[in-house]
Amino acid sequence: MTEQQRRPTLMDVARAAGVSRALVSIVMRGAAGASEPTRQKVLEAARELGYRPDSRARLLRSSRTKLLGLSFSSSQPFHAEIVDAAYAAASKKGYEIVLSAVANGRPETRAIEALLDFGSEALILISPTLSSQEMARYASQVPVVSLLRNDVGELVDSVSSDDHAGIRIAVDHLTTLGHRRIVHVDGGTAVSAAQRREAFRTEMIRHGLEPVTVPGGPNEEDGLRAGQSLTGDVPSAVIAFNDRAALGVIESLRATGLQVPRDVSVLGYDDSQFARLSYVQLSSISQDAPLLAAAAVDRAVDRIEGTQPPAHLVRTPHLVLRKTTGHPAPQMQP
Amino acid sequence: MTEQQRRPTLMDVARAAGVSRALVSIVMRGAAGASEPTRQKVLEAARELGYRPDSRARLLRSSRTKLLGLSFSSSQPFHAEIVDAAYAAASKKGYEIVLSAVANGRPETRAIEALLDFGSEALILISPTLSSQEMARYASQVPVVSLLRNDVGELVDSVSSDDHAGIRIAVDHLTTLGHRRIVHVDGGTAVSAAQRREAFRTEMIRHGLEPVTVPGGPNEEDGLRAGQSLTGDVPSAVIAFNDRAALGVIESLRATGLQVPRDVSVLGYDDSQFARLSYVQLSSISQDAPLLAAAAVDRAVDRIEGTQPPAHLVRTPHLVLRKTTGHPAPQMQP
DNA sequence: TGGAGCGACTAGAACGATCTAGTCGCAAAC
DNA sequence: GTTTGCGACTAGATCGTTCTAGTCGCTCCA
Repeated sequence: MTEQQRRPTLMDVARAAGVSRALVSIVMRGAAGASEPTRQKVLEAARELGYRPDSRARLLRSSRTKLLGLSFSSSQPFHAEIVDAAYAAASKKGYEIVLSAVANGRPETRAIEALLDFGSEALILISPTLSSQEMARYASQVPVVSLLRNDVGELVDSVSSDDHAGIRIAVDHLTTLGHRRIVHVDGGTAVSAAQRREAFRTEMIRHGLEPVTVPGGPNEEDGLRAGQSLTGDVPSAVIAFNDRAALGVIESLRATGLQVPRDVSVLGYDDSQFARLSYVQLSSISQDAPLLAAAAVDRAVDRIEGTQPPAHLVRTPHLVLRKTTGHPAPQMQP
Repeated sequence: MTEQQRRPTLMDVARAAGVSRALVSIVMRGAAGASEPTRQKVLEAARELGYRPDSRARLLRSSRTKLLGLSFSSSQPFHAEIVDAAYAAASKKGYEIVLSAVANGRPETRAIEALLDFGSEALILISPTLSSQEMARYASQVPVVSLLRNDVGELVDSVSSDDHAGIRIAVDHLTTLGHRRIVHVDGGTAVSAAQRREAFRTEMIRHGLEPVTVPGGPNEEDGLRAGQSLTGDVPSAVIAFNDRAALGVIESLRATGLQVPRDVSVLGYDDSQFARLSYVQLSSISQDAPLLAAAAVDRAVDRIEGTQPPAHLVRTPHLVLRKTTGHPAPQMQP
């Protein structure tokens, strides 16, 4: 086993190239102050030795780490999409992302402390569940950006999606198709559920329609149960809290012999991978993960590099039309 | 903005407690060599100042980092389950996990180098796509454990699931129920697909049955297509490459008016979150993510702390019985 | 009485980088 | 011919820890 070969340091490269450590440092981080010939010579020596700068030492010395800490929940597919996009956005800005998952038996505070220990210059927290006070405490150390949640107090940035606008788009879409009897299967106690429920009420009333809401939740089981509760008085369209609940609703309709969208239109929320499945083809309200991620990264970097105060950014979602919404079935009027 | 308050260091705590830096260091890492009264005094001072050790400095100085690097793919829900379990397993062993995602436009090598830069003492790679040579190169620097893939050469550890055994369990289960006409919807070019295909052939022949395989793939669309190709000659049971493909197969059967499991039994593979959904209730072969994760972490730690050579660990999967498999429908024999 | 042994504590050198404050030539300016 | 300025390069301090090699005071035992 040749495992114990110490990795080369600046000193080794310097010796090999016949210059000082400081000069190698200058070359390695592309700073000014080295002639082109020596620069090449140093680079060559570094390549030959397989030198890679030790980030710990580098970070220890320079106050800058160019690291953005990102906490996400390992059980949320939608978070994964954001992580994906955040990497791209960060590297475009010259930053690295360091991840920490909120998992079973690993609370959010633990994830955050790990990020701080690595020297993150800012934190991006996806759907944080901390109280505003706790977040403020972290915000006194580094800029904190809350993603997908905006009631986070004055000291924390937030990038979120306009729930009211999303529901408005949903209601407008369905009424334009001719639907009048629209039901909202809500998200129960989930984050954003209250906002969407309230928005639904407002928008339905605006259209002169009766806002009927049935209790639901954030996943398939909840949607299934909610759908079953509708069987006595089936509406012509359903707006679900999210895509997973929508799938449950569709399943329950199917079980009673109803077809989507022929008999009932169903609209999801999130435009997640589930919605895109070819056999589902769920029409959905998209929050656009890549856009949200990029916005959060931009905010974080701006806060790090600038002196601006925290801001609350709200993005407007949009409709992704697939195959679960259509004109209502012709039907007797009471 | 009170943002620029330097975080307290060992020195600050030492001054506050009236002792030397070294002693504070001893207390903070719980080492021997401090009396109980001073230990309390130091701890108190640290708590008061809100001291948190700077991991970069700590890691720089001590050769040990107690860090395990874990690379995963952000688009694979099954990987998320492993990440979850790995955190638990690592902290039980006194190690921390540092994550790096393989994402769109972020190749595996990039993810790995990030892990090394953070000072990972070992790498755990989930379903790595690197060549054996490339992995060997990394293995010369730190122990590398490949998870879910075992053809990785002599220098790399692997922890994988016994595909042959999994398929054997599947075939045995179905034949025991009385099925004779069993079809395998394979995984196409996906990792492990060839092994499972071959195992299916062997096992069916062992039972004196004809091994019929139809081309599939790793997700719903593939299953759907494969299912549609069966309509001329519907088997009594299907073993899908994985759960997502199984979902597609079920969908295609439904579309032709067939019921699961009354008319056709369908068995998935992975026992993923999809399989567990209440409206799916898919019987499946479980690879047991928590167990695999724990095994990988254990291997990594053993390699770091011991002098053992790399090993290839294989775990036997097991059947998780739900509601998509049952006795075959009574049927005319030709 | 004079070590030996031990527990509690400390000074100062690492670790591997960056940063500050230079030195050293050399050409242009006066 | 001295001064000035500038580009190229370097020595040494520094970041916040851990580690090594002590010192100091005390007890125990021959």
